[in-house]
Amino acid sequence: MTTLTTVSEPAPRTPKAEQTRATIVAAAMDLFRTRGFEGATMRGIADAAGVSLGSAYYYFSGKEHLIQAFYGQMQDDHLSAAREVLETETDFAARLRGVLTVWVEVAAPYHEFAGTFFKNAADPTSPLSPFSPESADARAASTAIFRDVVEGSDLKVASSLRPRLPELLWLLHMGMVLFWVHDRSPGQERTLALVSGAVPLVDKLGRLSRLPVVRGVVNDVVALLDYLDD
Amino acid sequence: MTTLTTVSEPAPRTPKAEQTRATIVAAAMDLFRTRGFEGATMRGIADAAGVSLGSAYYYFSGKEHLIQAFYGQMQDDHLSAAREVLETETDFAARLRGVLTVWVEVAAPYHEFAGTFFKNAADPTSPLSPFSPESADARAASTAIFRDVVEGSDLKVASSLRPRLPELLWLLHMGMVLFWVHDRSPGQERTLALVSGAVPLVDKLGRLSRLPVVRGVVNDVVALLDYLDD
DNA sequence: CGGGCGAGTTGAACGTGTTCAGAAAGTGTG
DNA sequence: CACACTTTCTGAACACGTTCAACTCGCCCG
Repeated sequence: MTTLTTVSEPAPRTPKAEQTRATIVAAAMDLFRTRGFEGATMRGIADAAGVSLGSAYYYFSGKEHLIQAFYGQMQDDHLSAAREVLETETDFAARLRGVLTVWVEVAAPYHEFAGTFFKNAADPTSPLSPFSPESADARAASTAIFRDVVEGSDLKVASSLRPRLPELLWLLHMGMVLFWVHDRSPGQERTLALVSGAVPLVDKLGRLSRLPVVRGVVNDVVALLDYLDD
Repeated sequence: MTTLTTVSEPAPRTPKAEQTRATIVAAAMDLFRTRGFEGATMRGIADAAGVSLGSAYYYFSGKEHLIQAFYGQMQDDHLSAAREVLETETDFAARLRGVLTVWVEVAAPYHEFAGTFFKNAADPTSPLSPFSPESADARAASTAIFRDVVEGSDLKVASSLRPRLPELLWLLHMGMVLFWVHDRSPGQERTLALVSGAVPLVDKLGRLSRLPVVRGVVNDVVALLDYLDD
């Protein structure tokens, strides 16, 4: 499977160049992990990768672009881990819980410095924002996972809601990420508790959505989503 | 009424010092508005304020801390505008809608460059994050508004939910802000549409929360919130 | 052969946020 | 007034992200 790069760098021509890129990324990830995003300097990264400062900028147009390699890596890891879950589980709640839990596990090694990355989430001018056009591919790949979560399950929800569910679950995921970023508990257990608590709620809400009394509100929600999509 | 500073700078001793602080803030706001956060340099701000670079750092420990003045200003404006609404309206939906709409109006002049500010929202290491301990005061002041929205209204919700409602509405507010930051429509009309659409939904959901079928889920939500609060 | 071309590489240089040792101005105290 | 002490102020200096003109190297074409 090809890498889910969010914003594509100029495609490397030679294997040699590809190799150099990988070396720089590895050095960057290493320094990010040990020194944090701010603490890792471009000069340090270039040194660690055995290239000059200018070369680092030849391959990556800036420090932020090095993050995208990180994003892509994490997304790939999550996708393959999620697949394993989705191959074995059929119950909706178990599928959703599995996919979310697995994200927390995949992201765990980066928890300490992830905050400095996800800062960009709220910056509409940054191409790194998960809502930006440049992140459309990554977003699509992510919602595809949740589409799979829904479609491969036995979940019964109001018919109007069903097509919107993947997006909504992606949004839930984003909320979880925000919580996770601020979660200082050991092993991010509070985030795991949030998942354990929230998933059954979503499950119940899904079932409730078919009740006549509730269906009205649900349809309103869907209508609002439709409107906001243009 | 005293200013709702989020993180307090060392309290100024003399009126002269207070004056200098105000001059710097004014210069900063001006340059932020015209050149954006990144485009405005500390040297430029110091020059515009007629002080040296070092002096700017004497009064404000860094560029980010200048943002807090901005936050405080906006919060004050919102609070007084919200009060006007809350004095005239008694219907819950109208009160909520008014408070949220008024925020959009108050924030409108800063919309263009607000994104660079709200970046900090997702950064757990920044004291500027609305979830940080340093922002506790500002957060409390903000939730107080929503407490007022609830308490001054005729809203009937499940009893377990009621004490949690202000926090939840504050969270809704944060969500609206995130949407607003990414909203490029003229006059932020999409955000206003979101408010117009979401408020009746919240209203309906509140009423539904008293139904026996729904109350179970609502209690689960509240229990989860209780747990996450420690 | 050579000469041109483009990919890859380099470090000096620029503008930035921030720090800091010390100067200047103010404020009491004898 | 003289002296100490604190508050206020200053710009040079530092490390950083980023840019760029110049360089090297391998390769193809005439």
